[in-house]
Amino acid sequence: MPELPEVETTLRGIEPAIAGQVINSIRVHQGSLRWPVNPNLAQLVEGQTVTHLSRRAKYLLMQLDQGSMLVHLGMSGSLRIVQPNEELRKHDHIEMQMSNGSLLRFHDPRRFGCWLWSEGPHQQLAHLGPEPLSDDFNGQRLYQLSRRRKVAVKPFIMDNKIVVGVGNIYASEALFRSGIRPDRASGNLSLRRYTELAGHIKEVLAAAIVQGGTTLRDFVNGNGEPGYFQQTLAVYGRGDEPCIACAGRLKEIKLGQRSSVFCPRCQR
DNA sequence: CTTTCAGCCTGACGGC
DNA sequence: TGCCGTCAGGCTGAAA
Repeated sequence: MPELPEVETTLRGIEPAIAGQVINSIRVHQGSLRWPVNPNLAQLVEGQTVTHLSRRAKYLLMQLDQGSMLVHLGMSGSLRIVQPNEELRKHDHIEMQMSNGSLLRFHDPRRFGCWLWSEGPHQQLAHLGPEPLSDDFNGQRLYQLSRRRKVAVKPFIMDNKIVVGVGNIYASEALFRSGIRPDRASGNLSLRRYTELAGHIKEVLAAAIVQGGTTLRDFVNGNGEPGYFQQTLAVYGRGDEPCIACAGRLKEIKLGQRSSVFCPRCQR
């Protein structure tokens, strides 16, 4: 499942083949994604140059001469540069042929992703909180925005208005590293603890981005899902297993419809 | 305003 | 072996 580090890795991976190139053609095989793909996408963007690629939250933004395309990988999406003769796989929904011969394919079995075109700003980006790795995101912000709120701390840090790009995996891991129970009321945590938490969120995301290169290589080699996190995850997906710190049994609960694993002894 | 929750979708997995 | 039910998960928009 693509989290922010995978999106960042994807961006770095496809950028050399895409940036500065003219879009020769776009073919949409399945336009029924999270939001319908614009039926006129091809005629709207063909002939335009991709001037710049960037990331905002878990969105990938391709800047063109007259607008931009916003891509989200959802739960199961991927973007990769393929050989021109490579066979179309099931769930390859969109392909984009560039003037340098590069072929980009968007693959997404669950179709939670999107590929949107807009001449102006994208609605999806309008009300997003700061990037987790920027200085605008810190313990101070978490502390101030949480006062008098009773939502649990885990859904709080996964709220895109508070900070973007913190998915279930990294929220769980950062809370473990910070020794904070995921079901603690966000409004009761001290500035000191939020400073700790913000630091750990940055830490786990930055570490995953560094390892993202491994993810991409594995992916290109056709090995499927990345292996890096299974070795580094302390709590995510480990309900009922022993805590790596105290050997106590990890507990799994639901918070905001998402499974949340934590150590009742290490996290308070 | 805050909070909760259904729904989108397919593949993986467990039980029988 | 295969069928069926359940689950996973980001994000939005509606309901409470």
